[in-house]
Amino acid sequence: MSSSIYHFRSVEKKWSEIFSRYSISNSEILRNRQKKYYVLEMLPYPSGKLHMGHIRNYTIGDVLARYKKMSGYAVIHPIGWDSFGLPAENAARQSGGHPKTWTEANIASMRELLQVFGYMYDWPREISTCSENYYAMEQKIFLDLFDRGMVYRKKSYVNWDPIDQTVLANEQVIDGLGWRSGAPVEKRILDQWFVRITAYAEKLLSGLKELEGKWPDKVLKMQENWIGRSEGVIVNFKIVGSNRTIPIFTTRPDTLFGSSFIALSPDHEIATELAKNDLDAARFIENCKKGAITEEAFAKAEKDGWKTHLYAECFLVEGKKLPIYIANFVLMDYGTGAVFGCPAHDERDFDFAKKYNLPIIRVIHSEEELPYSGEGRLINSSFLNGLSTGDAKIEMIKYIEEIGAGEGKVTYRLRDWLVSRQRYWGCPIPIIHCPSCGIVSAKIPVLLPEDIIIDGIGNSLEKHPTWRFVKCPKCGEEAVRDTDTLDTFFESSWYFLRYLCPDYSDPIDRDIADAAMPIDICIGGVEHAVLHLLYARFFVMALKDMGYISSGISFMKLLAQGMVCHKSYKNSDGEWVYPDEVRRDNNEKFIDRSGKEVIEYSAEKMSKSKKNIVNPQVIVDSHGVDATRLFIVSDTPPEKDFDWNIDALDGSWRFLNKVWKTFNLVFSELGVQIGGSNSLLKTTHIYLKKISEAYDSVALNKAIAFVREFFNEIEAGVKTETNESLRFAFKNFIKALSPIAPYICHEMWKIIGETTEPLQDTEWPKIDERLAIENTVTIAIQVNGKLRKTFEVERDTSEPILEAMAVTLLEDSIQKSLIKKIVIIKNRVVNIVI
RNA sequence: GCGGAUGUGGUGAAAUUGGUAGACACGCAAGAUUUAGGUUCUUGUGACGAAAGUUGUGGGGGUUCGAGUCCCUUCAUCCGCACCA
Repeated sequence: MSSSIYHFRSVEKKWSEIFSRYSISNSEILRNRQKKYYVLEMLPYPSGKLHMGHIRNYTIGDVLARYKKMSGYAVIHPIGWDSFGLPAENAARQSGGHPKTWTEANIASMRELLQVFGYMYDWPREISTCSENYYAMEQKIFLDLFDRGMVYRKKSYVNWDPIDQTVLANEQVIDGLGWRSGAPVEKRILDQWFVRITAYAEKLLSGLKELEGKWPDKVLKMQENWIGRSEGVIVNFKIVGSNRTIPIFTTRPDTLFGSSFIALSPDHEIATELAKNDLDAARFIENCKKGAITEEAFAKAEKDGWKTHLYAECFLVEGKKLPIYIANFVLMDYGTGAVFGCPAHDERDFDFAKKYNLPIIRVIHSEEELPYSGEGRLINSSFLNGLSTGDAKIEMIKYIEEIGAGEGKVTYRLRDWLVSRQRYWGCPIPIIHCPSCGIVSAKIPVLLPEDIIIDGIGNSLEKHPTWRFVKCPKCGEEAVRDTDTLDTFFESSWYFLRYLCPDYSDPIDRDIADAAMPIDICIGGVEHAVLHLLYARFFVMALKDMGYISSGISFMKLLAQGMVCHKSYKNSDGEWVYPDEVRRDNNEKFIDRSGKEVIEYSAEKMSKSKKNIVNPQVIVDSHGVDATRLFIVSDTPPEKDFDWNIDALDGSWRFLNKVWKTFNLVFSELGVQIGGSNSLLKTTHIYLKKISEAYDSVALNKAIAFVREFFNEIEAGVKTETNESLRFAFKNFIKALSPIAPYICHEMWKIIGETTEPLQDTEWPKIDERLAIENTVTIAIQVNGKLRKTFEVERDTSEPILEAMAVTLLEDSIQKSLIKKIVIIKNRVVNIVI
C-alpha cells in the first residue's frame, strides 16, 4: 500500500515546466474572437515576495483560465509587473544599489514561484512597466493626450513634505505627517500635470449602468460617489457698490429666500485680494490652512469665519444685503469656492449663523426642528410659496435664467487627475520647457538615465548633471526637460492592452485589441475599486476616442476577491509572534517558543507588522501546490474574506491522497471486478452538470463541494460498479478536478495513457442533459407547512397520484374529513392543510 | 453625519431563487484495524429530549397552504466616503 502514497514533489517538478509553456498566438485570438476569454488578474507590484493574497488571486484566475480552455475558449491569460514606484527607490537608497537591479531581481524570484504554482500564464506576453519598451509607448499615449488638450499644466495645492522635498499623494499623508519623514505636511501651490479625466465624468458615470450585475454593487456605488454628479445652478451675486459678481454654485436654489450670508473659501481670489491689505484677513486665512489635515478632523472642525466689509445684493428681495464672510468650511475645489448660507436648511450654515448671530429664516414647512434639510412645501418665499422643494428648484432656476442672474449647471466631485510626481523611478514626462516656445513635446523615447544618485531627498532627475539640458526641438535653443515622472497608476491604466501586443511598434495593435477586448473577468482586491478601476475605464474610453481601439468598453465581470486573514498572536512582552511559533501548553494556554504566554487575536488581514503571515513557499514545501490551490479556493466564496486554517489545509492534502489511492485501485491492472452496476454513468452526468454550472458562475467553493461529492459517489461505487463504469466516472472526475489541482490530474491522465498533451487541451466533457437528471425524486409531505414524512417517487409523477400517496401515508394520523385543502408542487411537496 | 453591505451549527459554508434548512468540508465524540512517512475505515454530530417529539436561519411583526428567501420594523458587525454647498 505504501506505493500508493502520492509523492507530490516529483510530480509537481515534472509538470511545472510544461505548464509554463502555455501560449496563445495573436492569429489564434483573431480566429476565435467569437469564443475568446480574457481573464485578467491585476498585475502585481514586484515587492520581492508573493503573499497568500496573490496566491488566492492567481489561483482563482488560473482555475477559470483552465476551465475555459478545456471548454474550448481561446484563453488570454497574461501576467506582468507594475514595476515603477517608490519602494524600489527606497530599497535602492538603503542598499546603495539601483532601483532597476532590485526590481529585476524581485521579478525573477516571483516569476519562479508563479511557475511553481503551475499557473497557466502566457509568458511570452509578460510585460514589465519599467521596461523601455513599455514606458516609451506610454509616452506616446501621453503626448497624444497632450496634443488633444487632455493633459495640461495647472498650479494647484499639493501635499508637500519639507524634509523629503517632494509632493506626497493623499494616501501618503498620515494624520497630517509625511509617512516617511514624519514631518508636518504643508499645502503648497505647485505647477503640476493633470489629466482631464473630468471631461469623461458623464461617460464614466453612464458606463456604470452597463456594469450593473457584472460588477459588485459596492464598487459601482463607490465609483458613482467618487464621480459625484450634482445638478444645480450657478448664481452670480453682485457685490454692493462694485461691478464685480461672485459666482456661487448651489443644488438648493429652492432655499434662496432663506439666505442670510455668503461665505468664501480661504483660497478664493477675493479672499486673497482682501488679505493683501488686511492683516486680520491674512491671519485668518493662514490659520485655516494650519488646522486639521485629515479629512475627518477637517470635517469635524468648528465652523469659523471672518467677516469682510463686503456685502452682496440679494437679487430676490429689493434692498436685502448679504454679509460676505471668509469661512473655513468652504472648499475651493468644489463648485465655485463660494456658497450662500441658508441656516434654516443646512446644518453647517445653521452652526455658522448661530455663532455669528445671522438671521435664520425657515422657507420649507416641516414639523421637524431646524436645521431641516428634507423635502416639504415652500413658505416665506414669494412666488415659490406652496411649491414642493422639487418644483421650487425648477421654478427658481427658470427665474434666475430669465433675469440673467445665472444658469443651470451640473457639477462633479471628480477632480482632474494629478499625474506628476517628483520621483526618479517612473516614466519620464516627455516634455521640454523652452524659454521661447514654452511647453514642447519631446522626441520620444525619453529614457531614464541610469547613472543616478538616490539619496531620498528630492527628485534625482532634477539633480542629474546633464540629463535635463537639451535643445528645444522647435527652435533649437537651450531648453530643459520636465523632470517629473508619471504617477504609477498611469502604467496600470492600460497594461491589459499592451499584453496583447507586447513587442508592437505602436502602443496598441488595434486589430488584436479589438478581438481580445473587453476583458471577460478581472480579478483583484477591492482596494482598487475606485482609483485604478476608474483610471483604467477612463483610459479605454480616451484611447477609443484617439483611435487606438474601436470600443470604449473595458471590463465585463469584476471579481473583487476577499482578503486572506489569519489570527494574530502577541506575547506577554507585547511582541507579535508568528503563528507557527505558537504552541499550547499542558494547561491549554497558548505559549510562544520561549514559554511566554500568548494572547490570540481574531483573524484579520495578513500583514508583516502583526506577523500573522504564512509564506506560500513554506506551504508548498509541506503540502504541495495542488493541496494549496485546492485549499485556497475551497469553502469560502472568492469574494469573501478567507480565514487561514491549517486543519482545513491538511484536509485538502488528505483528499488528494485519497484520490490517488482510489485512482490506483480503479486503474490497477486487474481492475476491481466486484460489482455489476452501471449507475455511475448517470451520476457522472449529474455531477458534471452541477460542477460546470458552479465554475461558470465562479462559485469555486461550490464547484469543489460537488467535485468531492462526485468523488464520494465513485468511492462508494468501488464495491458495486463494473470496471468500465468506474473508469468512465473516474476519468471525468479527473477532468472536473484538473482546473483546481492540475498537477495530480495531469499525472493520473498521463498514467492511464489518455494523452501526453496537457489536460488543458482536452475538451471539457460533454453533458448529456437527459442523463443529468435524477429519475426519482423525494417528495416531502407537510401538514400545515410542517414536514411530516417523505417518500420516493418517479420524476414527474402526476399530482393526483402524489396526493393519493401522501394521504395514504398519513392515514393513521390524519382523518380525511379534516382536510381543508391540499397544495401540490410537482416533484417537491404535498402540503395538507387541516 | 452620509452611503453600501452582511447576520444560518463549535468553524468555513450550502439551499434548485417562495417548497424537506445545514449539502460539501473542518472540528469534535465513540468504535474498528495495530497504524511507519502527515494513518485509514465505520458511525454519530443544530439545540432540547431516554424516546415519540418540540424547537431552530440576529430580535420583533406581517404576507402566504408554506418564509433563511418577500414586506415593515429593530439591533449588531464590517466596509467605503466624509464640511461636495
